[in-house]
Amino acid sequence: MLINELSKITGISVHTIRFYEKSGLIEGKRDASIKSNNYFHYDEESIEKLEFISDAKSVGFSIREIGQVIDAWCTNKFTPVEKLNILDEKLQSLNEKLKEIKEMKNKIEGFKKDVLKDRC
Amino acid sequence: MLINELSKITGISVHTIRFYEKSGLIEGKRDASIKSNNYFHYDEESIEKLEFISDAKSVGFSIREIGQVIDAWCTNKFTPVEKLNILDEKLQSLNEKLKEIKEMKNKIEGFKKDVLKDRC
DNA sequence: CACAACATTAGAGCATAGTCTATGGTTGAC
DNA sequence: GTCAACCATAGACTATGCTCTAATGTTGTG
Repeated sequence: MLINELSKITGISVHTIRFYEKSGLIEGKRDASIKSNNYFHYDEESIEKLEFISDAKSVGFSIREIGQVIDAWCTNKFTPVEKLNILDEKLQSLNEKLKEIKEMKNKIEGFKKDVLKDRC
Repeated sequence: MLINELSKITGISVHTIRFYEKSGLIEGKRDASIKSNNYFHYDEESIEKLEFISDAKSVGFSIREIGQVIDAWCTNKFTPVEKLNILDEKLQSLNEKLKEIKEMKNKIEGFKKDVLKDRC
C-alpha cells in the first residue's frame, strides 16, 4: 500500500508518517520493477510499527527510545542478548514510571483531602 | 531565602526556577521594606512546589497541567468544587497512564518472548 | 488529454520546555 | 573601595516532535 492508505488505516497523518520514516522508525520499500515512479510501499509490518509508536508515545517514550525498541523487536541490528538488554531496560523504566505515577496519585489524593478539610 | 539558595536546595537551576516563575508555577515575594534592591524571596512553599513540579514532570504532566494542580492545591483561584474537579481529572489521567504502561509492559514482554523463541 | 488526487523532497514554521548570554545593578568580605 | 559572588530583565538559542508549504512529478478516471 502507498502512504495515503497507511495514513488512513493508522490515523497518523502522511506528514507524521514521513517524519517517523526520516527518524528511522519505519521503512517503506521501493518497487524496483516500477521505473516510472519512486513511490514507497508499506505493508502490515509498517501498520504494526505505527500502532506501536502511538502506544509508546503515550507512555512517554521518545522517538529515540521507540527506535531502539523497534530495532530490538524485528531487525537484525542487535544480537539476541543485546535485544533482551534493551527490552529489559525499557521494562525497568516502565516500572519506575508505574511507581512514580502511583506516588503522584497518592499526592493528589492528599491534595483532595486538604481541599475537603479546608486546610489551604 | 534568595533564588540561589532555593536552587541549591531543590537541585533545580536558577534559570529553570525563573522559567517556572514566569510560567506562573511559583512566586517569590519582594520585601517592600528593602529599597536598595528588588530581589525575590522564597519560602518553604516554593521548595514544596518545586519538588512537586519535578515529580509531576516525571509522570508526564505539562507545565500548564502542573500549574492547574498547584492552583487547585494552595491558592484561592478556584472554588473547592472546581479544585476537586481538577484534581479528579488528573487522577483519571494518571489511571489511564497506569493502564497504558501496564499494556506496554505486556507488549515488551511479548517482544522478549519473540526474541527468545527466535521468532523474528 | 485534462485534471483531480495522489506521490516525492527540501525546508520553513510552531509549541513546549528549557538553557544560556548580555547587560547592568547589589551585597558583603577583605 | 574593590572584587567576587550574587541579583534582575530581556531576549537569543537549543532540542524534540511534529506540522505545513512549495515545487515538482505520476496516476488514473471521464
